[in-house]
Amino acid sequence: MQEQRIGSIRFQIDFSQPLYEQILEQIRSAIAKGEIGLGQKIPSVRELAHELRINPNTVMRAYQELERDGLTEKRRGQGTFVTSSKERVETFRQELAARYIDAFLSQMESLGYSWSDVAAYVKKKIDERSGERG
Amino acid sequence: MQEQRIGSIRFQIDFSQPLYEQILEQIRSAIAKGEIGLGQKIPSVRELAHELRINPNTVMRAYQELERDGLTEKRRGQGTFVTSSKERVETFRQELAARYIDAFLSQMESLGYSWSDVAAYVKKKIDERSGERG
DNA sequence: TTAAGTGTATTATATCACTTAATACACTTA
DNA sequence: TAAGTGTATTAAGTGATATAATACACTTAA
Repeated sequence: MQEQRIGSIRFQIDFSQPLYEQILEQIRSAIAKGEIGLGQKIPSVRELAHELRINPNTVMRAYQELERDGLTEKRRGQGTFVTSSKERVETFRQELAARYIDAFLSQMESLGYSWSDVAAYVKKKIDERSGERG
Repeated sequence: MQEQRIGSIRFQIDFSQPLYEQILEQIRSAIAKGEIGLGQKIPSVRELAHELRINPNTVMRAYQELERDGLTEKRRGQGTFVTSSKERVETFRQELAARYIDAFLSQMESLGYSWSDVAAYVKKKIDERSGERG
């Protein structure tokens, strides 16, 4: 499927992963990047389900996970909003980043790469990407 | 489940991932690290299934993937052996490492980390791990 | 008061990936 | 010939994912 904007959030849905995980990750990303401001409203369960043409229960599952992570708060009858706590977002961002790095280093370790090799390789790849976009 | 050795390969199986993927990754790791030498025999489908107490079909699936990656070769009636091509193993190792790094950088990008932040963060984490084991 | 829009819960159904099970066949080696 | 290889087939069960159809409690604005 192609990219789609609902509110200020970009969605790119395919079949490589569970739908609820993709929704979760993409909203989470928008919050972490500040593309949705603190305290701002995100689409309602029904609206997002309608726009993405998927079942409301599937959206619900993603929204429950966001709330469990402390990234959103619900207000009955009003909707779902990004947390107002800048600290909470920043903490979550760092925790997730730490998990990503640990998993990555474990993968490289499983291939027998030394730490100096990993450091050099990452630096090289980052330089390649820097050429593309700042 | 706890660690288990079959032949020269360490297996650590749990329920967090499909069984065939875990077998695939762990044999692949042993090959990449050189813990199983080039041309060396790996356990037969039936033997490994028996030792791990899982179905032979599940082991088969992992073995077919190893062969598709060019890491192993089968000899009818004899068994399955690690490829004799050092170059093939090294190429695969680099390709997989590249995939790991690209996926990792995409994850960090989705959290809004700048490349300089990523480089610094990885270096810090590597230093922490270096303290543990060279 | 009413209607529309919120999040939430429930029950049922369908599909698919994964795994097991039981066999059978072709080949190699001792 | 017997035992050990990889391989293929058919059948069945389980769990995660997703859909469908409702219903309820709450909030807001008309």
